[in-house]
Amino acid sequence: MTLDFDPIDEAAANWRGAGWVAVDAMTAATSITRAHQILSGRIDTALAPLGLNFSRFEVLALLSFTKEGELPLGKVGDRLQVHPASVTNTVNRLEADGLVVRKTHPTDRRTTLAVLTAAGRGRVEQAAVALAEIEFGVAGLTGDGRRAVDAAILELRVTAGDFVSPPSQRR
Amino acid sequence: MTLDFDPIDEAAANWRGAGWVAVDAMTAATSITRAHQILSGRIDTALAPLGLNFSRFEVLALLSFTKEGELPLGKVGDRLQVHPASVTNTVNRLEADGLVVRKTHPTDRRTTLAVLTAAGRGRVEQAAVALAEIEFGVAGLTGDGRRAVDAAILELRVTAGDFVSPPSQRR
DNA sequence: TCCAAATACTTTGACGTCCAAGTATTTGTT
DNA sequence: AACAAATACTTGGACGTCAAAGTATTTGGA
Repeated sequence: MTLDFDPIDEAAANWRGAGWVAVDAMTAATSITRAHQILSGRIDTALAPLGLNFSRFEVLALLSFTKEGELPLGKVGDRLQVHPASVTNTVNRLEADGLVVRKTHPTDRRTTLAVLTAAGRGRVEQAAVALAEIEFGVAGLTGDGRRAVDAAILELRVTAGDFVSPPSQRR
Repeated sequence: MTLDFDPIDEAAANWRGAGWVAVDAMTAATSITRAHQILSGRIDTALAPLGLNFSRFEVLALLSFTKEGELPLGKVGDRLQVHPASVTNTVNRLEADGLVVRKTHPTDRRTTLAVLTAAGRGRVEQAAVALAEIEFGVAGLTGDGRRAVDAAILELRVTAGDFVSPPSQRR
């Protein structure tokens, strides 16, 4: 399973050999893809004992930061930047597990609120601890590396139109 | 859809406010997750007119770099670091589209070779051009940013056991 | 030689994501 | 007041991924 060479390096050499262009872009894209694969695996493994995955955890965490522990499903999707159908699916699962409850918005009946239950609040605390223990899967990245990744990807997110105004300074 | 604040910055502030630790790890993990989402979307959009997605493209590209245009499915999985079942699935699709053909290994009948067809070779060239045009989705990342991402993620991949010996120097 | 273990791939099933279409409700105009 | 358009969420379908179990074949001893 473990190779004795860097597969991305190898790929870059092959691409150059074939005369293909944009090799540096290719390696960056491949690196990010592989990084996501690694993180996703580590994080899901850490959360599995709690019956969560990263998506479900993100929803719980987001709710836990609100005053009332509740948020319209649409807002959840906006903040987490996932498709409405995914929010529906994730909340279905959380609701089935008793970590969240759906409630109709008091003044806009189109809107559904996801409300954190007591069980959900407890679970998200446990999960936060579990994730901190594995450093969110980025063990292996130094502080410099993490900052470099954040800064570089910030450029990418801005060009993708994630948000408009310049972000506040990160220390 | 576009927010007027950086959702990752916002999340970091919330996490600190809740007294949760490993906030820098969380932001790095979230950045990588979001970056993957952006790249994946851009790349799949660029490849869709060619009937490909990134996985299928990667298989074709890998085959095109070999002398004979063929490789055992297991090797494909090792190089691209994907699950055997995913290789089966991807090759099924490529075969259905006539871009690849399965052939039994001449000396080991357990092994199946994926063989690039002439159509497959043509298609992968088109795809390489299409991807170069959109810079593999990393438009927005400067050269420095790309190098920073590569270098940082290299650390991560090493700790994940992707490969053992130190990689050759990237210039 | 024989046979258990390893290897290579496929199949099945559980999830997850997105898109497109459908339903319900509210908004904005005329 | 009436109604088209916008908004909010859900549903159904197409794909993709991984894990675990199943089938076929080869390997490596005893």
